[in-house]
Amino acid sequence: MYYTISQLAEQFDISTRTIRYYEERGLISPIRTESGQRLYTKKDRAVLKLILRGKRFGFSLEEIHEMISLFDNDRTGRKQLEKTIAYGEQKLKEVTERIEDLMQLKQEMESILADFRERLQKMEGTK
Amino acid sequence: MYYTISQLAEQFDISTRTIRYYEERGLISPIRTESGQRLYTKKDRAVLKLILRGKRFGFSLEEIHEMISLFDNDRTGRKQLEKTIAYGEQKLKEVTERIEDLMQLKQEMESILADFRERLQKMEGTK
DNA sequence: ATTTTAATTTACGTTTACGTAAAAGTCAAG
DNA sequence: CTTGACTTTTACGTAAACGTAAATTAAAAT
Repeated sequence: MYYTISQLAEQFDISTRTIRYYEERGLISPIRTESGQRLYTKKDRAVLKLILRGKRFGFSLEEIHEMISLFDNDRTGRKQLEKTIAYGEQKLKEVTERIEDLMQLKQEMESILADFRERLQKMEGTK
Repeated sequence: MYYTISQLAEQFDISTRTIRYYEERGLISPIRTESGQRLYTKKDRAVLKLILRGKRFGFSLEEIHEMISLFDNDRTGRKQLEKTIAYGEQKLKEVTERIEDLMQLKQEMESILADFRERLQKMEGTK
């Protein structure tokens, strides 16, 4: 039902310190046993996964924090909901731009590689 | 013909310190005037652009350094060329994975946004 | 020619994202 | 019940990527 901190650490191959640090920064909020030990739910696990993915994209923990609040805050008021949608659209745009940017990089890398392979071909011919 | 450091800094909206730091780390190598001032060519500018793009993708300066050496090192020997190609293929794979990862994130964000928009619709109905 | 603006090196400071160690309490196994 | 593995908080340490300030020199503008 619940995960301990070291179980999660092992699953994601990160340190317990890292997980506690994310908590310090307000990114994750496990419940506690009466004795004070942290217990993580499936949802907490999902949040952690989100954090790590965000990191791979080069987002700062601060940015990730904002993005997470998109998910779990119950945006009840209409105004709040509108603001959330606007923010989400903005982030979506950023992600889309990043994808395009990355695809361009991929193209460039492919053409450079093609060039190198060609050169190698010619060398094989001579030697 | 040449750019000064502050021209580049302005063009890319970064500090001159940042550019000098990249030089410290061996990522960029401008020529100098007799008095010691840095002069940047178009190629230097292109490298700087590459660096900044790499950063947006969350690559460290160290990784970017390696990737840059792909471009400007004249890999003359066959062995060298093979190594370079292998490294390039590896990096290309990483980039491809990142793109896929990002596209998945995009999908998730879109579905969350769709959900929010739906909620908003229902609220407009009642109020 | 002299201000003003820009550049250089040197060097210490700062933030982010953790690592690491210590001291103390807790849980699980034998 | 004790040993050992795990967890907690507190706190200092660290690497990366710059920021910032000082002292000096050079270039551009008036």
